[in-house]
Amino acid sequence: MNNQAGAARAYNPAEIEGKWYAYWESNGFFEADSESGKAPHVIMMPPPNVTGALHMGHALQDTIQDVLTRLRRMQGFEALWMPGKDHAGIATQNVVERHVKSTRGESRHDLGREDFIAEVWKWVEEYGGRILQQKRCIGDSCDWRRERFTMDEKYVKAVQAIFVRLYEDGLIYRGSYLVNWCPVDQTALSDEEVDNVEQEGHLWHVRYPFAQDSGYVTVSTTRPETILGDTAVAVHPDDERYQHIIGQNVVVPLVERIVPVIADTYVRPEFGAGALKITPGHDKNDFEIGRRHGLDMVTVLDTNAIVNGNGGQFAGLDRFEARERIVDQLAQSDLLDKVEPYKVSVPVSQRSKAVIEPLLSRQWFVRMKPLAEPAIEAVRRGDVRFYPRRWQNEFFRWMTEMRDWCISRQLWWGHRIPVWYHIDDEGKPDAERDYIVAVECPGEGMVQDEDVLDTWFSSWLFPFATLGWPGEDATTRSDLDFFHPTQVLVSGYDILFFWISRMIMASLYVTGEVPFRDVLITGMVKDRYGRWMSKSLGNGIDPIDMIQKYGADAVRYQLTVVCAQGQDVRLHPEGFERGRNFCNKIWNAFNVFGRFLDSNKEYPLRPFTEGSLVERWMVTRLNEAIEAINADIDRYRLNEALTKIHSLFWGDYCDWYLELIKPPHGEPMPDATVGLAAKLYERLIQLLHPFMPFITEELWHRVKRRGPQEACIVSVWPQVTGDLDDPACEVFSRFQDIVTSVRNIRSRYRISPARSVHLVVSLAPGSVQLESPLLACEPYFRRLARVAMLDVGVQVERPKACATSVIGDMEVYLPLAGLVDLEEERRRLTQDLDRKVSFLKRVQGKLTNTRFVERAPVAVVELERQKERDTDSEIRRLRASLEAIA
RNA sequence: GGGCGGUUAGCUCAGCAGGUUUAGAGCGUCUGCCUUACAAGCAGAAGGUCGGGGGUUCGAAUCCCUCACCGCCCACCA
Repeated sequence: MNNQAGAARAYNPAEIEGKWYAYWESNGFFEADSESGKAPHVIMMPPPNVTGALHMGHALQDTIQDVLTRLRRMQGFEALWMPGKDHAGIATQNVVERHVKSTRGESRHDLGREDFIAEVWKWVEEYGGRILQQKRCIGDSCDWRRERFTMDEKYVKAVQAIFVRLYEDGLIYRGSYLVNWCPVDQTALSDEEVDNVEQEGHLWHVRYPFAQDSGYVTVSTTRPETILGDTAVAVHPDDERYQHIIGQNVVVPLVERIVPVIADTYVRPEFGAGALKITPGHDKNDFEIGRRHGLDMVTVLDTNAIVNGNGGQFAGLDRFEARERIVDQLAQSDLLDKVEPYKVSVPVSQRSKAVIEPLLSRQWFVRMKPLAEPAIEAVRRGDVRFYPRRWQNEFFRWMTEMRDWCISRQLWWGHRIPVWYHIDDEGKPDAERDYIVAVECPGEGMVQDEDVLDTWFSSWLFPFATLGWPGEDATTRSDLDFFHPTQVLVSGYDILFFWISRMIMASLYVTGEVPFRDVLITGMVKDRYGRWMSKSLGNGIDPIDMIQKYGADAVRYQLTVVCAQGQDVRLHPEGFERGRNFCNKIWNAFNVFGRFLDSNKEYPLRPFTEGSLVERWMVTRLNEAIEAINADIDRYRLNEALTKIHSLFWGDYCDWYLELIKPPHGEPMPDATVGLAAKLYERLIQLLHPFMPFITEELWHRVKRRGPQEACIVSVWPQVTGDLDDPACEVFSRFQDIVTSVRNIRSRYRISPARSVHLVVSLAPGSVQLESPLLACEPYFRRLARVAMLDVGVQVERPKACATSVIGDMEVYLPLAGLVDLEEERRRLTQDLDRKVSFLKRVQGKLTNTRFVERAPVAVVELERQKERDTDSEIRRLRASLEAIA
């Protein structure tokens, strides 16, 4: 049946997408030039991990960034969308490590550092470009010439330069602190890389015997294995129960260490027995207390979280095994008072999911306060604006609470720390002697720090490092001057703290400017039940699959339309049908006038006022829409803008305009009609282009033969070109109301679309001026409602046996001898009447309220008065019609 | 323990700088159509006291308070 014919005519994205992407790229349309003389519009792409594959989150954020980039390009800006890849330290190291293990059964230690890094580079070169290749499928219009990698040569220089500068400014220091140690990845982590997970655990109450006297004090702990490292017991200084034991010594069970009882206000007397064991080597609070009281710091776990020599009989046991054994022994020795079930918050590595061990370790830190303060100020001044606004508060909260940033990582893959140590007798770096902070090796007998930097320590430079900073030549300098600060950053809230905040700090520190004016925070992609998409759940939707199935434009359409202000978005595969259907509509609409179109010919346009009613109406609709769409875009309401274009295209252009300009069977379409149809279609195509670039570029060239310089992608964004209150619109909107009402009646009485009807429109005396324009609509009525005979007049007498409908100050009569069901008519009219009467009551309620009339703006009151008059008139007409039936 | 978001039609969600909204869209449902651009379509219809309660206001889905669920983020309490 039609399916087959329909399928042949259906839009097939696969046929054209590749072609146009190559066309754009080869013509250099994505390239941005700092010398163009235009105003810049720059977006920095959040650089995806080199190891990554494209997921829906990227697809969503890229679509938004591309829409903004294409739009600004069309609006005459020098639009730069700066692409890049992130070396992603731990993630990449892990991936390559697994790869090496599985392909040749070797660990990275088998290879050694140098060879392993060579492997990583090989891997990056082979697979690293994949994600950016996938991004091309979505249509990303990035300036690929500028593509950067956070480990490329220039970038390395930038990272080293800022390290040295921060160090010289006293903002980077080396220190021994308890850091978040991941025993699986064998590295320190920043606080942001650690999640706290609530788990069912236990609270063990343990007796610590006094060293001199008999008796004991009971302490409570959730981590009995840390007993091995206890160096004090603390009580609250005001706790009367314990005044007498402060200063006494107790014996730490199992290790028999004699430790003092100290007083510290940190202890909460009401918790457990009110006494706290102190393990400065394995607990951040205890560490602080230890420092206050000058306590010994005993480390009992090694970097694998295995009990070390300080653990006596437990040495060699894993921390959790040790815990069990220790509890057993305590119980046997009658030192275990009791055990309670207890909810504990366990720190876990975001990446490896391993339980983090606070471990005393020498690391490099960035002093955050001096960097945070200018950033907070900048946001407070409004130099950076968050959309939606609420994220600003999240930003402030984090910036004020933030602690110093541990930036050294015990990994192989990453930026080496530019610090140099003297070599000791064994040829190893001597961390105890003076070190030198420098980009180049400062001289003989010096060796570079083994550690690398946190990945984010390079990403936070992205906005200026990719534009040429530190800049050794004139070209790069002018790029930085011209393109920085950028206009808008589009990202999810998941990296607000990791990246967005830090970029603001870095740019202000280095350039004195904010990195971007606006921050558009998108929601996160979820599955149809609102769950995160994850590999383990297997609920992810592959954007590439969706693009192959529905087309890139369809995917972009759906992602844009579904993405409201910062709200998480739920996706399911069938949802993309909506975009596909729209593409198909756009595709087929072209044929209506395209059949008559000669794409080599110029079609001169008639002056606006000489156009037909529907043409004037459509032009005005377009102008109204452009205005509204621009307003939406300026507020980053892309979903609303696209919905408006959708409804303009489908609801107005296709359903009314095209339907009315279609010539009867076999007849040609006049040139003037073709010309305007094509012109309007072009405007719609342009409005759609930022959102759906492929199909629009294809059709743009079908409408008219054009050279590359006239491509849709570089065409000028549509302007409002006329008056927004054309009188034709009033007539046309009446016409639409009447048509709808006739169709309604036809449907109610099951009148076949093939059957013609006689239509009578009765106008109120006040609307005489509509009489002849509506009569002139006869061909329109014939086409859209199969009206064979039309009567329009003022207060026309109601024909016998007709269906009736009241719209405003008009009555619509459809004489239908033998078909009209009087009961049905009565029911309909009564229902209408009831509705109007209750509405009128509401309106009159307002108008009789003197406070409303006094206080509401005049325009609002006048509007209500108008409603009252209209409704009152409708009610009278409905009553009259009901009487006529009775 | 703090902070934030959500609760609107059967489903997924818009709308929330109070008044042209007598609350919209897509999907789904129902009715009728293969009307030569499109059945991935056309026409029509049904369906919501905008989570509960209170308040501010001439006027509240929209602002304030409160309660109830659902979700997220942050936090050093053994």
